[in-house]
Amino acid sequence: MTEQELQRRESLSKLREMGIDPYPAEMYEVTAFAQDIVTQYQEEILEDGAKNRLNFQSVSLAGRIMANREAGKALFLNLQDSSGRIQLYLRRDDFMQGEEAPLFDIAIKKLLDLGDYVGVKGFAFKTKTGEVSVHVQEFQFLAKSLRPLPVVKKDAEGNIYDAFTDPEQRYRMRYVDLTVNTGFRDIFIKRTKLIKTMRAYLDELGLLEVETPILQPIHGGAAARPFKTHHNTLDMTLYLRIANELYLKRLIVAGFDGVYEFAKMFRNEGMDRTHNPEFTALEFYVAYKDYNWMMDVTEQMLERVARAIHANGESTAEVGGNVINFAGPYRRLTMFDAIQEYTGINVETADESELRDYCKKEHIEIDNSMGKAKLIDEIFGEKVEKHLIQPTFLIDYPVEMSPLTKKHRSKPGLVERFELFVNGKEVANAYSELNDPIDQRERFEDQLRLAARGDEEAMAMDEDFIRALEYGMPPTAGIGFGIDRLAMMFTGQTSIQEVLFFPQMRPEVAE
RNA sequence: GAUCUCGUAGCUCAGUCGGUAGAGCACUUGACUUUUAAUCAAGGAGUCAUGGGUUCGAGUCCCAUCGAGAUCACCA
Repeated sequence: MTEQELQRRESLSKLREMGIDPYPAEMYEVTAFAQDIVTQYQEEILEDGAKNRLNFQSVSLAGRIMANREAGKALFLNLQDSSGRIQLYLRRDDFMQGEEAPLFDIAIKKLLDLGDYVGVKGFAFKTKTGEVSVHVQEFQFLAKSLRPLPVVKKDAEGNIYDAFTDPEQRYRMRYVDLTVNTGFRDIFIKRTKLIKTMRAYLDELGLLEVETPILQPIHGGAAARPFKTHHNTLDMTLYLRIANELYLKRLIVAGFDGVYEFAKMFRNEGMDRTHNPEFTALEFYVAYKDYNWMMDVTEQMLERVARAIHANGESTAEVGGNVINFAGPYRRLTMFDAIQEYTGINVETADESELRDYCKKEHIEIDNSMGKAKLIDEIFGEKVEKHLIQPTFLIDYPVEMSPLTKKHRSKPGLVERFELFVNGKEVANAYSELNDPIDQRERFEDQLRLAARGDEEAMAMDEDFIRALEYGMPPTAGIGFGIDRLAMMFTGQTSIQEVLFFPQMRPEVAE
């Protein structure tokens, strides 16, 4: 233990010796928040020069002590609660009556540490330097802090000193990060607002919020490697879901007109600043609709989210120097037109060898197993994706890449699918859902052939899902959003770790 | 997975050419009854990420390992 930790444990036992409980069980009544007092406190100067205080004359607040300035027999503390900070003013005279005398000199002045949770009662006033403060009349320990917090200081110009900046420590000890770097709380508040706004919108559309299994015997619905686990009683292998799509569609089969789920997904793949092993997706499916309808809905929903998140109701967000406008309508561009626009290649007429030559010329990595569809996907990823800054629907994909998507109503070889790109990154994936059970079985069989050739991410056959489709699924539009990536866009963050409270980390070396 | 950078006091960081470890804040003691990055005086605090190697001598040079960040690859 460090010197400071030992000192704090010493303070703790001294408090107990004085009969003060450092961790009282009783609830503490809070009647005011720091920020409200600071912004709403008012006083008037009377004719005789006296001050007439107009509000907050009897308040009770609670929080953490974040600064301590002793001034002789007075004491100035900064108290931080969920709303912000306020200065506390304590005078020994207020605590000197009779047997309470030691409380001030010993318990408060000596045994109070930065980071302690306390409750105070008193009245608001303005110090002679003009700071709204609380003159404390009653003081109580609520929870002793045994470890020193990083002390971040700010001067009058707003310059920050000794900020707690080490990303490793910030992510490992988010409780410390959010205590001393309170500005980061706003990211998470906005993240929640994003989800609540989407939920409200979907509820208005009349969709039903549902929950589907996280532990799945067959990992379907996406192309990704799963986490594998084992159920002891059933003695069977289960997978943490990589997607919930096939379950949500079973519910459309069941007769719900629309269902949605905010779902944690788990993918056993690399980690970087846009990938965490577990992440959140919103998926929703609506019967009797198609992907054109879904594009309209997406525009409306994202515009509403943008306006809800920004205090001024703006529909724009700034990410990495780009100002992105989420007000619809968004550009709708076919994948083939997009490639034509950014590379000059006519994918429709080009054959596989032409595409191969282009990739070699442009140093795009390919291998011999790739067919035309895969080559198109590679070219798109290398040459087009990064240009799609403003929200853009990329539509009509080759059928080979989309085993769960309905064939295009008029374009042979394509499917009715779109992905939404914002700031050069994919944030949503949607399609007119494949509801022809015979076609679906053939698509799964194609996937099995890919798996046999060594494609680790090919989908497995899901006989029960086929059975569900055989009973009949109405024409349906479905979509999945990457909530973490959306949260990044709406909060201007470039790392997924900044929008997750507890990003995955390698194990810490024991203290 | 590859490459590069980083890891020194609770926090933020210095540490020269290899010569037994420094600052500010925080902490301890004292002074000060309207201070506010409070101030003033004195003091304490370190397995220099871990393990090896070179050397008379390693925070510093070399190797390995662990952790983090960035870039790339992979992955919707």
